[in-house]
Amino acid sequence: MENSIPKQYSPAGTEEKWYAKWIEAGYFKSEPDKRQPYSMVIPPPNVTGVLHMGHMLNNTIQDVLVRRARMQGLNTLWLPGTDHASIATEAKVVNKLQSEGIDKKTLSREDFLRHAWEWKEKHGGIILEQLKKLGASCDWDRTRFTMDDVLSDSVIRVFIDLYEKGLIYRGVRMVNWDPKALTALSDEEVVHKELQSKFYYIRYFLEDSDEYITIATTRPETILGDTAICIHPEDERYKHFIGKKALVPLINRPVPFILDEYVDREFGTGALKVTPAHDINDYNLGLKHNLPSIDIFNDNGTLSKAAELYIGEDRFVVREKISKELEEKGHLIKVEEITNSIGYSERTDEVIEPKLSLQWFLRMEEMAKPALDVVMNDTIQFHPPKFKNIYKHWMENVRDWCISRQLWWGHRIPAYYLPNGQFVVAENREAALILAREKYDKNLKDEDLKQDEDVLDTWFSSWLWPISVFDGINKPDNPEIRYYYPTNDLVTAPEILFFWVARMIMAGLEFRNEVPFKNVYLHGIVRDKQGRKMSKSLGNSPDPLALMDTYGADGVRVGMLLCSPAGNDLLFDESLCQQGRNFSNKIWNAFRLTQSWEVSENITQPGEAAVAIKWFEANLNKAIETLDDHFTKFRIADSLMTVYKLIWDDFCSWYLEMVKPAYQAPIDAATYSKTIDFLNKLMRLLHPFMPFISEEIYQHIKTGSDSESIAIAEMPLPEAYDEQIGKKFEFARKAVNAIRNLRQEKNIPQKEKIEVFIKKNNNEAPDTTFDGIVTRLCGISHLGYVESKPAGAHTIIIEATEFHIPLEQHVDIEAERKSLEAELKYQEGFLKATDKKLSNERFVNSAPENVIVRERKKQADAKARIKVIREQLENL
RNA sequence: GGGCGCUUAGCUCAGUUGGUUCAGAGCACCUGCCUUACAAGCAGGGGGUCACUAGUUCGAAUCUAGUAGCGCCCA
Repeated sequence: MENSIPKQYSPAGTEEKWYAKWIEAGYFKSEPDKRQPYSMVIPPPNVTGVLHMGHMLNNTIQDVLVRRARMQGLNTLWLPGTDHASIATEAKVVNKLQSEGIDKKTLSREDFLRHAWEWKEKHGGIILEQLKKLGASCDWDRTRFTMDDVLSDSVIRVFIDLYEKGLIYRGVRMVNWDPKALTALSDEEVVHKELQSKFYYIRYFLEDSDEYITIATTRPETILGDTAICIHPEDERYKHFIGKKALVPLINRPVPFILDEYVDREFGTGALKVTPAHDINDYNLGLKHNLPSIDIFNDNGTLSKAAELYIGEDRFVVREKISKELEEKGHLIKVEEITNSIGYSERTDEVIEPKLSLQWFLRMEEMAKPALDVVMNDTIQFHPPKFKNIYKHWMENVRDWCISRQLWWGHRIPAYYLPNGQFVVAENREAALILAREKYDKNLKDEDLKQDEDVLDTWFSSWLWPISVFDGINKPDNPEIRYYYPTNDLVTAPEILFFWVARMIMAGLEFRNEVPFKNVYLHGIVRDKQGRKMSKSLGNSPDPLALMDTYGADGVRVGMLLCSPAGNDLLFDESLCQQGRNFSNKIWNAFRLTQSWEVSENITQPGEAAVAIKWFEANLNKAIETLDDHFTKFRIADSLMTVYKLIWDDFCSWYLEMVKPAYQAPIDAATYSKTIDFLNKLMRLLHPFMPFISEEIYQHIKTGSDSESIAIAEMPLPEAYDEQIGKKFEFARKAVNAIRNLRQEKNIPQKEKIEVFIKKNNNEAPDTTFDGIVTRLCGISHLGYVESKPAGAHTIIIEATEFHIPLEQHVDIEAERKSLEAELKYQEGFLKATDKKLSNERFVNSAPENVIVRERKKQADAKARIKVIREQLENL
């Protein structure tokens, strides 16, 4: 081999080189123009985040979609960015300060935010740099951050708008309180875990009596906040307590008995202690029965003055202490083991404390309805559609969204309080003052106003993402939002279907009167081989950057895509990346082969090459059709597999073997140019999946009429093709396989040529289209047609055609007979089944015509074949 | 406890409207090959009662009901 192309493909240098070129040439940039747009916004990763396998999957899929759209000639924009992630970022900054000996509490809000911004500028957005390694074709000039001015203004404007529409309100509600982060969390930020807990049976004496009632609880410390005992109205056991009062142990607070069907008589003792301040169900009971609510916890999870005992001690310490004290004082009857579900903070892993607090809420009901409709009527399509059900269930049971967070990092709530507690909502201090003067008191001064200390939930900015990145809130008529909105596709995980997707739909309808995207592709969670979620603590997540170093970005992309059927979790296995790398190498070597050929203008094209070209052309076009179909259905893994097989099996294993010239012989120019043309098309089909290697090869083989880069080359469209040739090839392929099989069975070396005599039966005329190719691929010295079997030949039967191959080895008549008899038996069974079907009147009457025709054909084929086998047996 | 979904080859999964010799793909596995593009490879091969039971139908992996196991969401 004279060429210097290395035997193994090395992605490292190639990938960096092409990515830099693409950026330099600006292929990923987009500006509105006359073309049809294709736009997509990235699900903004957390600004503090680093690339993990979930991002790899998510962004690979997006890049596939976007690159394909770009090659289809659409004006493509994939807009990248990050979100500010209030809780996570604030926690990181607090920890960092702590490690420097700085306590957040000693800092002013302004000082803290300065640190936070500093941190963000220094460490934020690493993940975007990492995405470049993956090949992500984002328009980086348009990178957005949820706390950019434009996006922040949008958030404030939207808050004011919704407040003025009466959709945002401030209220006391039971929220999920994170005592470590000292903030409220939304329901979605709470993770429930099934745990073994203790179930304490506690004796409550009745007021002025020796009688008592036993109540079971998992949280004995909360008895200090009890304000009632609830029993079932029909529970005979406790009827005589009605109207009396029980005494809360240790503090002897008298509490009434209330009657409610809410109580499960079978559970525990059938009597329930009611702590309205610390349990959502108790809270509802409290509202219904007008009970006082005693909040016994401080914000940090220690007991408050209201608890009367153990003031200032942590809730879990108190649990131990109080159970001991209850036991000592004769109140504890027994302790059982129980499995119950406990809520933990997603961010801090702290046990959530249900807590009454004053928060801001967004009313959901009105917005949920239209957002549900557009999904149910397929204005927005979910892929796979099974998520419609889940979405519906959620949207029909939606609860108001708690949008305030007791943090500093984020968008500060634009509410300004007057000294008397009244407040106004306005975009800034000046506007607030004007408003407050108008509304309440002409004499108010600036220093009388105090802005709300809290910030908004991060999702309250990301729900605007597809709009605010185009400044569509502040300037609803600007050309960008008009051009790019609604976006086309959204690629995300079902985990955030409600957090984010549903709310973006609501925001889109509310603020633009139009859905934010047309398709939502939901991919699974990346798990390890054993099905466990990948996590830092398990250490079961491979480092994506190391993976790309080992297998190439192309290899890893293939690895991710191969195991990613839509909507299912994927069990990631590094061997899939290896498969991807091997595929790169296969492609590389096919390319290498073509480059090793000497091209001659002076030889004519062999007949086999012409047939091979015609066949591959048909196959290629058929595959393009299949590919297009997979894409319209968002079957990304299937579409990749289609290209994979087209290249590896059809192009490499068959086509190249068909046209390959003999060793050191030149190839004719016509075949060569057609082969390069095929390779060019294959690379273009491959490019969305494997952008780097396809570009590398494309650059070597492109001709004058091709684009300067494959990234902007045209995606091949299906062309008309010969449908018959595929069928003819199928027969030839069977023959080649059978002959190769025979060679292997009989141990005939490759170099030894064989003769093949074909006998057609059933009045079929020979079709010689592929004879030359079969001759070539099977090492045949002579291939001819005969009327009768030559003596001492081995026989292969394909459909109703006999292939006779004379060999020096003796034909093992017994073995031959056995295999023929087995085949005969199978065919007869098969024939019997078709006979039975066709003689069944009900089948003939009710089955569609094409099925019956097919059945008749099967019957005829089986008959012909049986005849041939019988003759063979007689000859033996 | 309520709702949704899943169960097809050793593994991960396709299988669209019930109908091709319908039981498939990739990987893994087995056999033989360092054949001049590629051992990160080539040529072959084995492997499944489509979870189970009953039903609908001329015909069921596919539709219906029940059972078992698993998963997810909600409470």
